[in-house]
Formats: sequence, C-alpha cells, structure tokens
Amino acid sequence: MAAKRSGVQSKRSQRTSASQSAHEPRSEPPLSLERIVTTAVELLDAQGVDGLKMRRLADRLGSGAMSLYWHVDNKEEVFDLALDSVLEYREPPQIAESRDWRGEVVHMLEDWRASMLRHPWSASLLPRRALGPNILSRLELLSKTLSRAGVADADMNAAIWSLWNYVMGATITRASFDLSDEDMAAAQQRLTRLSEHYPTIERSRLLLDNDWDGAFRKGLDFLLDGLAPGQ
Amino acid sequence: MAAKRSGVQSKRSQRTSASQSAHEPRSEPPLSLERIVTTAVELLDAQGVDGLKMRRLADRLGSGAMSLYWHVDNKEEVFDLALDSVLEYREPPQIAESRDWRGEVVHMLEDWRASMLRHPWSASLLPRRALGPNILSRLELLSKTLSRAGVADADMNAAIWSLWNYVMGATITRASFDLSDEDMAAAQQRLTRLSEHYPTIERSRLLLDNDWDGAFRKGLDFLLDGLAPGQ
DNA sequence: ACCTGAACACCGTTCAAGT
DNA sequence: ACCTGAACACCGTTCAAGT
Repeated sequence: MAAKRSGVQSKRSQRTSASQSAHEPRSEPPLSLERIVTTAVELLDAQGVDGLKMRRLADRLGSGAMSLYWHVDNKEEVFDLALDSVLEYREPPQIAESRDWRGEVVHMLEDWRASMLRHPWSASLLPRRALGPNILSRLELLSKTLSRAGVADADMNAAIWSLWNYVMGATITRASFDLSDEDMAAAQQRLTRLSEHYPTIERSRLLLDNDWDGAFRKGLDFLLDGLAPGQ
Repeated sequence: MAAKRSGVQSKRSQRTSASQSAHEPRSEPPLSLERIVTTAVELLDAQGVDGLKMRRLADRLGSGAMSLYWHVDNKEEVFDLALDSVLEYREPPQIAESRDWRGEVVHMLEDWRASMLRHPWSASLLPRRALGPNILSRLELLSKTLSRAGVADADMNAAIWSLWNYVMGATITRASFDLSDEDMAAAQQRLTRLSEHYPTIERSRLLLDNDWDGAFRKGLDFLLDGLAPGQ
C-alpha cells in the first residue's frame, strides 16, 4: 500500500505549460497530486478542518468526486499532504553562512510558527499526523545548528524536543485562540462571570493578553539560555 | 443556549443508591450527565477520538441513541466535557502548605502531563476545545504560585503562557508518538531509508529516544530558571 | 421531565464500468 | 493510465410522539 506512493510522487515533473492558453478557460487542467494538495490547502484555509470534504474538494478541482481516489488513498492522506506542504522551509542563504547559530535557530522556529499561524488548521492537525519530509528537514536543520553551537550529543535529543515542544505548544495554543474572536470574547465573559473562582487570572486578563509574539520570544530565549549556556 | 447548562450540571447531587440492589442486573441506572461523561471517557480510552459515536455511546449506556440529546446539545459538548473531566487536579495538601513554589509548579505540571498521557486522545482534542473549569483552575493555581515566587505582574502572562505552551507541546508530541508502536517503527524505518537526507537526526535516533520524562523535566527546569532567576 | 424510533441529510468509500 | 456515476454503509441530528 505504501509502494504506490513513490510512483505517484514522481509525476510532479510533468510539464503542464504545453497546451495552456494565456487565460485559463472553463476546462481545468488535468488532476494531479500537486493540484489536489494546493486546492486542499485553499479549502482548509477557507473552511477549516471540518470544511474539507472530498466532494467539495473535487468540486473546486472541477472533477468528479471519485477521481480523487486515483491520486490519493483516502482523506487521511489529503490531510497529511496538506499539512506537510505548508511547512516547507527555505533557509535564507545569508543566515546559513553566518556563524550566528542562535539567530538561525530563532529564525527557523519563528518561521515555523508563522507558517502554521498562516494556516491555523495545521496546528490542530499536526498532533495526529505523521512526520512528513518538510518537518523532518526542519528537525535535521535544528539538530545540525545546535551541534555547531556546542550542544553535546548526549543532550541533543532533549534539546531538540524541548524546542519542538515549546514551538508546538505555543503555536497550537495561539492558533486555537485565534480561530474566532467570538470564542475569545465568550471565554473571557465566562471567566468574568466566574471571577470569584479565578481571581488571579481574571485580574491579569490572561485571556485577553495579546502580546503572543513577545511571550513566545521570551520563553524561547529562556530555553536557549538553558540549552547552550555561556554562548 | 448556554443557559441550559448550569441547571443540568446541578443534577450531580442526585442519590442513585436507593433502588440499587447489590449486584447490578440488566436494568441500567438512569441516564445522567455524569454517567454520559464517564462512559464517554471509557469509550475514548478504548477506541480513540474516531471511536466515539453517539450511537455507540448510547449502546454502552443501555439507552436509545437519541436519549443522549436531552442531556447534551451535541457531540461537540461530549468532547468538551470528557476533556475537562480528565484534567481535574487535587492539590496535595502538604505541598500547598510548603513554601516550595518550584516543587508545587513542577508537581502540578507533571500531573497535568500524566493525566493527559493516561488519556492520549485528550492531547489531540485540546487544541480545538474551550477552556473548561478544571483547566482554568490549573491556570489560576499556576498564576498564584508564580506570584508567590516573585514573578512580577508585568511578566506574569508571558510566564504562564511559556509554561503552558511547553507542557502542551510536550504532551501532544508525546501522546501522538505514543499512539501506536507500529507507527513509530514505520516512521523510524522511513527515516532510515531516507537517511541520506537526514543524517544528523537519523544518527541521534531522535525518533527512538524514549527518555521523554527526562527530556520533559530538563526543558521545564530551563524555563523555570529563566522565569524566576535567583530563586 | 425524560426517553424513543423513524426518517433525513450528509459523507467517505467500493465497485463496476467507461475512455 | 485516468476518470466517472450509481450505490452502500455509516453517522449526527431533527421531529413528532410516547410516558
């Protein structure tokens, strides 16, 4: 069942420019894994996790609902592919050449977080999904950079997971609060109504504090201080 | 629509012992929010998120499928209630009285993580759910303890979110890897097959490193060091 | 107040068949 | 190799009706 995959993947090298006139008319280009994934991401952006239905996806692609199943095993695979496609990382060359390991780590992790926040569904999807190639590439880069920074091999996995955990948690939390303003308002209202039970967090307006970026950066700095002291 | 809730909640004080003979026979006790939530948790433990169906839940409760809808608005609410019910925290008295703020924070957060790992579905559920009373209680306790530890009000929200983010991320990651051993093995195998692309993490056996508890504790210590220096 | 069965709308996927 | 419509199994929920 996994064997099918690699063959399909290699179709991405097809040239589609040949018979394509300047302004695309009614007739859609042929189905392809690429088009399916791209459209799935659009649909997820627009309608969220629950909004992705196979029929709706096929509609957007101008194909019959069942045509998808030639390119894809099932809906789960659409999720996997959409998630990983959103997490591609292009390392900026000037950073890769500098010796600033800390800047490099921070840049990659902030980019990671930004990518996921651009597609809020990705945060809630990630916990249940496999590690795709783009995710693995980021872990690989993180590992190499930390190694260059002097983190010992024995501490490496704990270091990587600490950072990963932190970014995951921050992103998931932020994304789930960000989903709708009504939800936030409702939550804060409920909190105020219950303020006798939760006086401290009610007072600090915890749920309304929106300096997420600052809080993220602060915690990340603490972690990096601890992981590679004396740098 | 939210008004209905509080009235239903108060039914938990019903005594059910009256007509209950020693060994429970065929006839189930009457439906109640409590029984529904308890059984939902059992079902989630046994079958995972996708295994919770309203009909199956009703079956386990010995009732018709539609009877649930008198106690509950919809399936979403079942998820919300099951999640929060699993996150109750009973603060151990000897810790509350000690002046050891750090021990108290670590205890609560490790208990949080342990509770979620006992019910792996909870980790993947949390990102999309509202903050229930038990979650808010933990945030309240965290806030009070950090305040006692000398964290300034201005830094409080960043401190709380840093810790929250870290625990969330660690738990979600761990739980999603823990779901099935086959998945882990498959992932590592795929990784080995692709080892040319990911030499560093392949070498460090990142995906097989199973000292999750140690890694969790280490990162947490770094964060606490940073959040309340000089303690 | 509490429970129920029948029925509806919807959705993922199988299948047998087209080109 | 690639696409399709009809059909099936399943599931959340509405409704009108029971006690």
